[in-house]
Amino acid sequence: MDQHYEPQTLEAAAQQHWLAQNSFAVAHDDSREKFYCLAMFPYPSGKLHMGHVRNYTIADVIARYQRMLGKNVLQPMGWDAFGLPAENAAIKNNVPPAQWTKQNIDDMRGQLRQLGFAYDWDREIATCNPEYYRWEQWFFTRLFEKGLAYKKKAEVNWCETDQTVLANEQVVDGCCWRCDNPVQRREIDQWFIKITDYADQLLADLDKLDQWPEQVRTMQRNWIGRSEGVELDFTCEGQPLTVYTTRPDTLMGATYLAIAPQHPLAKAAAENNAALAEFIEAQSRVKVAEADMATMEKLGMDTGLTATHPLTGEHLPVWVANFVLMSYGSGAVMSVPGHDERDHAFASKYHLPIVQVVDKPGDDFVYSTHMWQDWYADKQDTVSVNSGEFDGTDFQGTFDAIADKLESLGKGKRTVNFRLRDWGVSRQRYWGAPIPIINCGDCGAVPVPAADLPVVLPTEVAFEGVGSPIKKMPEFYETSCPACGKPAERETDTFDTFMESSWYYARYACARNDQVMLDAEADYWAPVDQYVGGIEHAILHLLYARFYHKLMRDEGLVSSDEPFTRLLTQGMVLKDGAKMSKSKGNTVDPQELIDRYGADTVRLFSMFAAPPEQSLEWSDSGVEGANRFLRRLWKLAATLLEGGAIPALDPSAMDLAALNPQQKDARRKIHETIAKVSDDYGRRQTFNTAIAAVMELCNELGRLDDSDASRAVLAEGLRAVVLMLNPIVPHACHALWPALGGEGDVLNAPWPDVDESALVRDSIEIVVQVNGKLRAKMDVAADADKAAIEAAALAQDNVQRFLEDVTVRKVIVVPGKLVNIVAN
RNA sequence: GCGGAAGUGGCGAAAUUGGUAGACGCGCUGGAUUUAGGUUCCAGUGCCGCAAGGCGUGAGAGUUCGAGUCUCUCCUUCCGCACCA
Repeated sequence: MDQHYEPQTLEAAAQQHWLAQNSFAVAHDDSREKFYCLAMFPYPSGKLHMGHVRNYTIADVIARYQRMLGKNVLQPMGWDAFGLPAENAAIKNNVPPAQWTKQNIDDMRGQLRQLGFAYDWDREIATCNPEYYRWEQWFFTRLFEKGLAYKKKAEVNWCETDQTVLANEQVVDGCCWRCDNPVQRREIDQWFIKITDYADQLLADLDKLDQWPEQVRTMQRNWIGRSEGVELDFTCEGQPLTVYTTRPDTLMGATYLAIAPQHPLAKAAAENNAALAEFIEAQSRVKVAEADMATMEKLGMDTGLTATHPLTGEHLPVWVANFVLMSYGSGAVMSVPGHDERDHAFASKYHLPIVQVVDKPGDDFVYSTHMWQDWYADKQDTVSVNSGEFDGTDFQGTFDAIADKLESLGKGKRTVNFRLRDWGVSRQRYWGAPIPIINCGDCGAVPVPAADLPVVLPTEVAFEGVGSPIKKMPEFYETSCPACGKPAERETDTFDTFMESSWYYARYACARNDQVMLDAEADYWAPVDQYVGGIEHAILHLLYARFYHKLMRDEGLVSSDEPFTRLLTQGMVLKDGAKMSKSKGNTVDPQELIDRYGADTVRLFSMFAAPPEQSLEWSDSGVEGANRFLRRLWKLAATLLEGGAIPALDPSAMDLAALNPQQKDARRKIHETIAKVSDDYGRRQTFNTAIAAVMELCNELGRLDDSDASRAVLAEGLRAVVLMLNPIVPHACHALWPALGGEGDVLNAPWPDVDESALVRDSIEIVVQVNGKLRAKMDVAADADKAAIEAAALAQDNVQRFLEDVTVRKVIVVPGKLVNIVAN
C-alpha cells in the first residue's frame, strides 16, 4: 500500500467497481428489513451546488449506515424536471426547454456519480418524461371522476403589454419582470384539487409523525389553520348575511358588521353610492405586499345598509372594511369591539358603539370602553354580562347556549373553518405536464380517456418571446370531444410542478412499470423511512405529498397513511454568513473541490462542519483540515502494513491481561467510540460528533508503539475506524478495508459490535469539588463504595487546603463522576 | 403582531439524563525537519494573573450541594405565518 493518499485514483477505482458490480441495485426481499432512504430530488438547473452536495451526502450516509446494519436499502435518484427556469433559459439561449433540461440532467448525473452516492440508477426518473407524467394525468382524471378536482375562476397576475400570465416570482414590485409595466389581476378558469376535504386528516395525522422536526409539524398545523366556531345569519335587505365567528359567546356584543370590499353586498350597495363605489375600487386596486397588509391602516365606509341581529332583532350598521378577507369564512364578520382588539380600534376610529359583554372578576380587571386592555379578549375565568338570558355563564357555557339557540332557530350552525385553501394546480406555462382535459362546447370539461394518455407535451417548439407556445399550436389543442365526438379544444394549461414532486417517491418503487401508476412494489417500499431535504419545503411540498399519499391510498394504490416516516431538514450552506447564491457571488463550486481534493474530502467536510439541521458555514481551511485527516488516516494504515504481517488478533481469545495499560486504554477507546458513533448515526443523526469521535480515536491509536500487541490493537482500531467512516468516505474505506484484512466489500460489511469486555475499567477518575469548584481529580477503584470515595476525596491535599478554617457541612458523592464537599 | 429556533473562545462547533465548560477541527504562537515556498512532526492556545488563584456560556433574577442545561423577566439574531374574524 502506498504511503500517499491519492483520492483521484482510488475514487475512480471504487466507482468503477460499484458500477461493474451494480452494487446499489435492489429488489424486493422479504428476508430482510427494508429501508427506503430518500433525498429530495433536484431541479436540473445546470450543475450541482453545495446545498445539493450536503443534502445528498446526508442521505447517502444514512443509506450506507442502514445497509451495514443489514437492511435492504433503497436509495433512488431522479429529476424534478419541469419548471419555469427551463423556459427562461429557452428564451435567453434560444434552446428548447426539453433539450436544455436533458443536458443539465446529464451533467448533474455525472457529478452525482463522481460523489459516489449509492443510488440505484436503474430506477432513475425525470418528471418531464411522458412515461412519468402520464400517470399523473391519469390520476388527475380519477380525481375529476371522484369530484376531487374541479374548475373555478381564480386570480392570476396578468401583464397586458406581454399578453401573458406571470408566475408570482415574475412579479417584481408589482411590475412585470420583463417589460416593467404594472401587473394586473385577472380572473380566469383554473383547476383545483380539494385538499380541504382532507384538512382534518392532514392535521390529525401530524400527531403520528413523531420523527419529524416539531418545527415542521407546527408550521403545517398553522398553515392548515383549523378553527372551531359558528356560522350564523344576520338579515340584510331580506337576505341572510352570513358571518363566521370563533366567539359566538360575544354575539350579544356585536355592534356593527364588516364586509369585504369584494363582497356582493358591498358591490350592490355601491351601485347608487358613488363615494362607496370609489372606496371599494380604491381598495381592490391597491396591490401591496402581503407583509405590509397586516400593518396597513384599517379603513372602512358605511354602506348605509343595516342588518338584523339574529337574537335581539336589533338593526346594526353594515360597513365595508379593508381588513375583511373575501377568501376566508364568508367574507363578512360580526364586529365585537368590546372584545376584539382590531374591532375596538376600528370602532374607536369611526365612533361606533362599544359594549362590554364579558367580565373578568377581580380587582385588576376594570372595564373601560375608552381603552383597550388585553384581558378583554380572554376566555379563561370570564363570565358573560349584558347578554340577557346568557348572563352569568363562562366562555364555554355561553358558546354552547348561543350556538344551540341559533341552531334551534335555524339561524346558525357550528362550523369548522380552515385557513387552508384548495390547491390550484393550473399554470399558464409551457414547460409542465399538460392538464388532461378536453373542453367541449356541449359536454363541458371532459377528462382524456385513459387509453388516450399521455397527452404529450410537444417538445419541438419555437419560443417567441413570451407566453406558452402550445397556446398558439392548433395541432396541439384542436381535437374532438371524447364524449360526443364534436370538435373540441384541449386545455393548454399545465400542472403546477408540485404535482410531479408529490408522488415521485412512490414511483421509484416501480419506475419501469408501463401498465400502472403504482404496483405492489410501491406498497413494499412505501413509506419512505428517511426523507432528507431543505426546510424551505416544510409546508408546500411536504403537505402536498402527504395529501397525495392519502389520495393514492384512497385509490387503493398504497396502504400506508403517510409517505415519510422520518424527516431530516438540513440547514443552508453559508459563506461569509450569507446563503450561497450566484447573485451574492459567494458560491463555492463543488466540482473544483472534487477535482482538487476528491469526493471523500468534500463529503467529510460537509458532514463535519456542523450538525445536519444547522446552517453550515463554509471554510476553505476546514476543507484542508478534512483532507489532512484522510491523509493521516491513510498514512497510519500504510505504516502499520509496512511493518509486516499484522499479529493475529482474536478479540474473544485475546489475553487482555497481557496488554499494557496504554493498549487496554486504546481498546476501550475503540469500543467506546463504536458505541458513541452508532448512537450518533442512528438516533441522533449528528454526523459531526461521530466524525469528531473517530478523529479522537485515531489520535489515540497514533500514539501506540510498534510492539506486536500494540500493532494488533492498532489493526483492530483501524478496522473499526474504516467501518465507522465508510458511510461518509466510502471510496477511501473501499480501498482500506481489504488492505487491513477485511473480507468482501466494505459497503456490505456488518456494522461493528461493541466488545463490552473492553469497556471494563479497573479505576475511574473522580472529580472533587469544594463548594462546586473543581479542586482535585483522583483515580479510585471502579468498585469503590461511597464511603471510600468520600474518604479519598477528603484526603486530597488540594482539598484539605480549601477545608482549612471551614466546617464540612455535607458531602455529595455521585459514583463514577464526582464528589462535592459543601463547607463554610 | 403571532408561532418556532437560536445566542458558548479569534472561527466552525462539543458538552446526549442538572454533575470536570470549550471535545474535534480551523486559525494562531513557539520549536523540529525540509526548504524556494508549502507539506510533515512536536508543544502551547477561553480571559486576567509571574504564580496561587480569580473570572467565564447574550443580560438580570430564581431553584439547587451543583445550572450552558430547569423556571421567570428582558435583549439580540434567524426562520415561518402574516388583517384568518
